[in-house]
Amino acid sequence: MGRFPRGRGWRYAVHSMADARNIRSHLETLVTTAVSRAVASGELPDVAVPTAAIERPKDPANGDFASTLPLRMARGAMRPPLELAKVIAKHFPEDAAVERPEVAPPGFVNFRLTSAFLQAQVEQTIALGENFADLALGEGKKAQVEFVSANPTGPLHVGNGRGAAIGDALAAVLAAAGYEVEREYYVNDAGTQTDTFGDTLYARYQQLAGREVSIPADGYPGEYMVDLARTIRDRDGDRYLREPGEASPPELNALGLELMVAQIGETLARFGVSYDRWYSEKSLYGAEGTYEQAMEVLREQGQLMQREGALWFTSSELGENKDNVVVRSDGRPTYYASDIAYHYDKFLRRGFSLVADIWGADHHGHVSRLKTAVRALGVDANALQILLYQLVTLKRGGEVVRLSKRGGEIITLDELVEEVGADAARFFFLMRSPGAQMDFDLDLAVRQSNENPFYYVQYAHARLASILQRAAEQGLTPDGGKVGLLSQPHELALIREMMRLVDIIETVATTFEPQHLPHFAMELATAFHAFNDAFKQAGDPGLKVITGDEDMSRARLRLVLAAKIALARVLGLMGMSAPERM
RNA sequence: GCCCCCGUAGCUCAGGGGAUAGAGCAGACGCCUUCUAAGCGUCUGGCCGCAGGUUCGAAUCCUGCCGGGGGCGCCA
Repeated sequence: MGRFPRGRGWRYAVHSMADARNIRSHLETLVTTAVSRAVASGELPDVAVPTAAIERPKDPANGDFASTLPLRMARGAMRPPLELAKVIAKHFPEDAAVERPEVAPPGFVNFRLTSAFLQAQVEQTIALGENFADLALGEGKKAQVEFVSANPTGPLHVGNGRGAAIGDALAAVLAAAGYEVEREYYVNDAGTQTDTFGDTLYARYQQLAGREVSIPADGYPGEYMVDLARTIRDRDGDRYLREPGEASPPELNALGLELMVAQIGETLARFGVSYDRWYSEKSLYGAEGTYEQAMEVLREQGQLMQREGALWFTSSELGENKDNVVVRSDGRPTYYASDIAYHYDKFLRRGFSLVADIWGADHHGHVSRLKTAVRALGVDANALQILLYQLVTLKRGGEVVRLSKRGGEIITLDELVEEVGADAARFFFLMRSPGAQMDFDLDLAVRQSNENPFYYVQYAHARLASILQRAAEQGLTPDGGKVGLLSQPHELALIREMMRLVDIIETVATTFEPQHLPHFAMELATAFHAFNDAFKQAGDPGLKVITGDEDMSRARLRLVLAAKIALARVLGLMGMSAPERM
């Protein structure tokens, strides 16, 4: 640890030992070293020591990082925590990245990063470019994020947008964390709701042909079904018409689903989401025999049982509160059976080591069942992460609008994107933790669009771009800027903020809490705006980014470039654009 | 009846064992001869739903209660 004498080769020391990606573990090592040195010197009793417990103080006055180790080990060591903190600080090794620690009551050891370390992060950021803040957490393992997967029985509504924003951001973060990620949409093109959809479509189709029929009682009353029927009739005429009273033709059903899935795909594309694969539920029952193989595994486990004319998965033997039907008495498999087969395919066929299913909270009752089934297939329970998001309560003019495909009124995702824009909608969805119910007042969102926080973040990016643009017009570029010149408090504060993205990515990738992204984005934007306006406040033209001092200008342009990279990265992870000008 | 989520500033929400509880919007007052004022600064605003408990330390963990939402189908 103190192997590198001060004043010699700090660059080598910093680069070889610590950067933004491993500074925490670096600090842990230093604290552990300090403790063992103190024990060796007899100043600390040789007792069991908890982990170094490196935290980030809320108040920057308490440093960049802090250890609460003294508070945690006080009881075991039978010494006051403040005293332990002083001893640990005393034996803390010299290090290029960290200043001498400070001790604060009741027993914190506070660490401040050196200017040299912070300055080096600017170079690091520029060197990494669009890979800035990438982690190796996933070790290149295959991960899948399956999200939205709404029944193709109608257009996507606002609630689906929440799932889309969350799933897409999570996929991006997992990719940044080192997983090989695939985005997937599970198309429910089999099952009873699909049949009802077909019956509704055929009823509308017949109505257009002048027949007096009504849609099924449990059918889909939305106007879009009339539009869909009309589209098909305009294209193919009456060719799907059968004798009055006959059942709806399967070809019409299939065509309707195909068109609906295509429409959903276009909606999501407008929202900025694209999938690697659209997976057909029906294909589970095709030539590949996925369904049969999955059931065979359960049968081998002795977990299938014929009873009351149906086939049951004996999940109660595996800790569930009841058994569940996989094949109905009429011979048709349930949705549950499909999902078991689907996850058999995800894990055992395609070999994903991490699968994240993003579901609306109305699927809550299905979570435990599916996890149990997946475990019965021989898959590690932790490999399947099911993230539930609470449904969106939509308001228009303060009045609650119910979101239901079967009810009359729905607000579509297309309408939302048209009214408030994809970037704003995504930011809004991501800001809330998935588990929290959220109100979305459309009128308010539109009216306040110029004051929405996402503009604040994008505006920061545009200002950064603008500074680089202005400098370039004067022949000034970041090239050759010496980051060692960056020493103003607001310059270093900006670097400190940029560094946090590594923490954010790790947190989101391990806790599946995407709301940290927009919150961090706002804080980074704040750090930049404060940096930028500090020059104005000071009233000193020498403090601007672009000044008469060319060396200083180039150094600050390097910081501006790095900050732009960091901001663009977090905007990208959220699936938002990073405009060069606004 | 049982299970899950939520209750934090006027509003919408972060924080989910550590230091004086935060942001945006709303409200008050300042700041453009200046690389974008879609910005910055200062101020106002809180029994962190209630009551117990665990802990050196609880908005955070546990128990109970109150309030809001969701789930518990041979629907998906």
